[in-house]
Amino acid sequence: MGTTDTKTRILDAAQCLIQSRGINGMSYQDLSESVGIRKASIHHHFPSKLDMLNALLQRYQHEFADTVDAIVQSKITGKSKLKRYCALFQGTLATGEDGKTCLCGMMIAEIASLDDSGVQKIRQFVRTNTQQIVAMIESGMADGSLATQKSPKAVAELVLATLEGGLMVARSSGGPQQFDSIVNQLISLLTR
Amino acid sequence: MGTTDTKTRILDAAQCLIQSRGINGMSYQDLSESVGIRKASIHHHFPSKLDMLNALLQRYQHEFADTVDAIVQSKITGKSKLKRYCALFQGTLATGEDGKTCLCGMMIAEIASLDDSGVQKIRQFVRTNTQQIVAMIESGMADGSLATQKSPKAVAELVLATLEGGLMVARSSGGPQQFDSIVNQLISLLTR
DNA sequence: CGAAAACTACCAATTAGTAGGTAGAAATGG
DNA sequence: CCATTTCTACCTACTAATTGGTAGTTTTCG
Repeated sequence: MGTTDTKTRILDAAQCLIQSRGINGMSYQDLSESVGIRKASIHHHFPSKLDMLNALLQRYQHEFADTVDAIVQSKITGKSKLKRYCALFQGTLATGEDGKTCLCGMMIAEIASLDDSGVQKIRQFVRTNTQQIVAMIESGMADGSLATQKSPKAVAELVLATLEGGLMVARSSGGPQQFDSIVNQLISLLTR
Repeated sequence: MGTTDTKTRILDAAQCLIQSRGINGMSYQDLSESVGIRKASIHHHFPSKLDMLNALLQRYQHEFADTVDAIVQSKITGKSKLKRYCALFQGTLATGEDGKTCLCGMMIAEIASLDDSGVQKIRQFVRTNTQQIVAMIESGMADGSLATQKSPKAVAELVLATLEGGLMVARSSGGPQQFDSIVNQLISLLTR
């Protein structure tokens, strides 16, 4: 039927709640109410909260990496790739009533609440994204759409930091509009 | 002399705990153990947790603004001011065993756990910092140490976002070294 | 049937917060 | 000057609610 897999619905609800309230701001009780099944049933699918967080991180990480890979592989200028990449983050902020953050950005803030396996997944996310941004920058350097930089890796780290931080700052004050302004400024600095 | 005010010691402990674990990762019990007085005594100084968070935000905001003002007023190039400003954030990350974040950055992540008064203080922090960065940039444009930009405000927002995000990203993976690299790249982009 | 998925009904631990008491310093007032 | 009161800072001991998690039972469905 129209019913999505319960496990998926739980992860969806968890992701939404965490993106706006944080790991420790979301409880199994919240999930229960949000999904519409009892708390114990959530435990049936994800025995412990750490299990759930890890499953969530895994899903997010893979989905995100695939989406970005499609951008990296596409036949457009490096600058356009970078713009589309930034648009992914813009989408996150725009979605939902209150401003939401990158799941991984939020989890980094509360990284002390994760287990080793979770921390590793966060590191993997950062590593993968950095490499993918490097690929976009190199592509842009090759086609002339981005200004040549000595260290693409340092630029990539800067881009990721700016996007993660931009989500945070924008959600506290200026909203999507401010985030757009930050992104435009970033792209502009990398263009000349 | 040797004894610091208890209220101050509580705020110090709270700030340290929040910077590494987050608002919801710190309890009055944690504070009790950290400060060395009973939990009820913490309530004597700060009746509710929200009271404490607001007091903490107020203190942090004023201290930080004063420190930055001293930098803005100093007789050095705009670029040097910006470097010193970034160094404030670098100091935060280096302090403490585990990587700590900007108090406000952490609180933005968990902004849903604050009351209206707290949210306003966060907004004030962002606004003040942005204005102060604008002042540094304009100073740098005037003395030629920074490249002229159309919109100093947009650049300032980018700088703040990069620093806040840089703290997050660096604490998950590369540590102070990675943060330094990001800062250098940022300054470099604003120089040419 | 039989397994997966849901349920009811718990539990122990922790949470923020309260009630009420004590020791000592500071203010008050005859 | 001394006795009383008041205030501050802390304490022990509690509460009500919520937390993550478990045990065992029923429902659903291929």
